Amino acid sequence: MSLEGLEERWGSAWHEQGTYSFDRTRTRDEVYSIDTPPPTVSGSLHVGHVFSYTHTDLVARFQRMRGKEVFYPMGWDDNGLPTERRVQNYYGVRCDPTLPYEPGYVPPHEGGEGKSIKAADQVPISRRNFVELCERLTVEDEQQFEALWRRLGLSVDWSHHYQTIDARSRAVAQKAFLRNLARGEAYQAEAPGLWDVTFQTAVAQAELEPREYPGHFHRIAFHRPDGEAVHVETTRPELVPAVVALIAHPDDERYQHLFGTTVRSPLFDVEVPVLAHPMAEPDKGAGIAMCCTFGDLTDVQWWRELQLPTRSVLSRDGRLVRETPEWIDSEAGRAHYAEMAGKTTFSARTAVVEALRASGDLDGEPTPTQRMANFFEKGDKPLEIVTSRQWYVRNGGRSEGAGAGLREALLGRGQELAFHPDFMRVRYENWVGGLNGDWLISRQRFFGVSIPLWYPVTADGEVDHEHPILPDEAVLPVDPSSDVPAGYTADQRGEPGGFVGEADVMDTWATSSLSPQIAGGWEHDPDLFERVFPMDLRPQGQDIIRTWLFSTVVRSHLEHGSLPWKHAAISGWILDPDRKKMSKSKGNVVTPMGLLEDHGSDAVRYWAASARLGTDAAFEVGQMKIGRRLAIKVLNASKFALGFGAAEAGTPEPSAVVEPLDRAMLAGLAEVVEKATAAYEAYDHTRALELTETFFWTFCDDYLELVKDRAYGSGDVTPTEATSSARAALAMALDTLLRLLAPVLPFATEEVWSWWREGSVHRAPWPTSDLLRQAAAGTDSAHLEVAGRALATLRKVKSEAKVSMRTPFLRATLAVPETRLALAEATLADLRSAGRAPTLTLVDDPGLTDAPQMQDHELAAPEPKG
RNA sequence: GGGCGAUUGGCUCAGUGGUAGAGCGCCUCGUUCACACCGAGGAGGUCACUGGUUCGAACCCAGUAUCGCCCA
Repeated sequence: MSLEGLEERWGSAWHEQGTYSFDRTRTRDEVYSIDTPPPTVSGSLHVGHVFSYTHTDLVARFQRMRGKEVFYPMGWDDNGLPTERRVQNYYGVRCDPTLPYEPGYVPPHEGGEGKSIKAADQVPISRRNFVELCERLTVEDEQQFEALWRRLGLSVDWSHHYQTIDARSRAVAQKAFLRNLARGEAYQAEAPGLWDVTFQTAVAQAELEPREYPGHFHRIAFHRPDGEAVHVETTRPELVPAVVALIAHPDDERYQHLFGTTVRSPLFDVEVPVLAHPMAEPDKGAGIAMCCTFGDLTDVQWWRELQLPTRSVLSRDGRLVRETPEWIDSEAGRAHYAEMAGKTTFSARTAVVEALRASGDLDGEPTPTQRMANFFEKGDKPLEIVTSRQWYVRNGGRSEGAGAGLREALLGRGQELAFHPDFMRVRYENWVGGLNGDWLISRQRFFGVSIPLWYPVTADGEVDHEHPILPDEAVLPVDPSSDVPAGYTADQRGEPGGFVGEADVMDTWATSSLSPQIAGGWEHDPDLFERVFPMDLRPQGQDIIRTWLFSTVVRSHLEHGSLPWKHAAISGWILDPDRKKMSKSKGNVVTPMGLLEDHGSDAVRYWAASARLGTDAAFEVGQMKIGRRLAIKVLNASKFALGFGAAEAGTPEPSAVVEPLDRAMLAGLAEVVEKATAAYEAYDHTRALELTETFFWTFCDDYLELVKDRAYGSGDVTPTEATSSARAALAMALDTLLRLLAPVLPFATEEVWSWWREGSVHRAPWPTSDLLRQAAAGTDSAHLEVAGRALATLRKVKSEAKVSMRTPFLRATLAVPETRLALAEATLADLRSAGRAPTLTLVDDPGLTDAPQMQDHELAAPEPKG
């Protein structure tokens, strides 16, 4: 028997027969709904996908067999920066929103990947053309993912799928935003925020990544009115023109006499106060810090808490503003600023350091240091902080207005949610507890969901941001850059008395945080929505608890006043053999389709199923080989068992099982069924698999060997009661084992099921222990274990004698522990035939505690080799 | 700096108070009888460390070390 071709055969059979299609006539209590993670289609496929999506499929298949109607849709996350970058490289274009749309546009390249097309060589195209190319490319990416998922055997209903950029998703995201706005949960603010100068976009707290960044400490002199120097150490001397205060720790002895006085900045000669604040770190640098607009997030905190002035010198392109700021009023100061105006921070730093050196305000030479800087997770330059008008959604990070009590409420939702494993809840709690601002959702990108509003332009041509023009929910989705708000005409765009569209799009999380609403048909298909929402399960990786999980909880809490789901199943990382997280940059990524082809889908699923939720797992080909062996064993053992005529007996009749060994085996299986069911219900698929697998190997190695002669019977005469017993027990056991293994090995179990059963094993009911217990009739499952050990002892004798297992014993006396003798005696006939020991006798030995021992034996002469 | 998780045979991992387990790998042997993508047998561990609780600790408690991650 072979596993070859099972994936193709059953994959298409399930597709044609609609095995996994969702019956939407079922009511909420009959449904198990899953908020499947929409993969980022432009990202690469990797084994981590296969790993975690298998975990979800195990749950889906178990619940389906338990009788639930499983709502298991798939989405694609195509919205956002990764797609934009891929389109730029693939087609050799970049977006310039000022250009007009060009119908029938043909991009300069097709299929180019990465380095071949430099940024400077990318052709600028209109936003609409750019978005069209994004859509074209993601279709291709989706096909690759779908092919992988089908090959892996995910029991997804492919008729329910969505893209986070499709019209329905856009409408949902915009509608949810407008509802947030109406309730005061969304607001715009002119505020300092993190800004990526490379991508020219604002970045939210959740997208930050602190990294080490090399720099230099510069020891710089400020001057007291009497001329005394006060030295600070800074890694960002180019921000000296933006200084608003010097700040030291309130308990710092060295600076007590300075608090409340002022100093003047070097070069620019601006007067600033010396203030005390506990965030100043006495043992860092000189212990007194230069607070600027804004060098880092601490500056922002000082600015807010100490009500400092705003003196911004950085513009959004990462250069110093070209006009000399008005707070620099000395002639020399203005001349110094002119030297750095318009330069990048890097060049401006060089200029300032030169000037400081010349003026004597640089004490010593800059010393190298490593500092922690905030980066956009996808960027490679430290983030700057710039002040701009952006939209926010309340998430408990600030407590005023509609944010009052929100943090506590969201922490409460975390308590309400069943995390698997439970300890993952602390990730959520740490994050919610540590938020220090609301959720910034504005992004200055192109391929995203538009923020759905316009602003009036006053008669004198000023944009009035305070009174946005909102669309009616019925017309969503809208694109404010091309659609015209009600009551206006297209030619009023940008004109006095007219309107302008909001140019920004929403953060991708602002859409994907609504995946339960999008997949469930919120407000679009209310009949479906009430059957699936709130959902049962959110499966996802531990790395996006702070982003995806949290933001989904926020949106559901605000819109529905409930959790979006009852359970969150958190998968761990895949580690390479050196215990490092697998990543593309390390070159240790294996293509998942190749894995499935090399080892078979059941084998790869087995590997994934062997890892518990929340636990990092090693990428281990060995584990896949074990899975493959198990799948093949299922085929072969089934063929063997069915070959005795087990299938011809029709529905197995529990009363036909009369032999102690058969009853004992079924008693053991009943226990496995009960424990495995409980394990699956507790989201512990690993335990369920381990129990089932262990039993299955005992079934093959011991039970099948012990029972095979009896099951064969004596040819064509009517089977004896003992033979019927064996056949009935085999049929019951096989039927049960196939169903227990079906979630992990969907292909091999379905293949065997098709040999002798109607329909799909994946729609068969999950086994219960009732009939098994009835057949076991209270028999002790230890009969099988005792007989197995006795058989092992007979095998050991042959193994040590280096003879074939088929070599008969001329005589044999086996000593078994006294307490086990009765159990063993009951299976003596089976032992005699399996051990080829027709005259085997059993004696008790009070000295033995565990393993039986051969007391006396004689083996037949080995057959001559020929 | 705070927190979470991990530490068990060469490897990957089970095992939440009662005489250390599995699979892989290794060694020995066998096999046209369901399975060579095989079967049988065997060797191999003072459960990271130090204390404590207990009749009894891999397991509970306190602390230490190392690794990974989250937050600051």
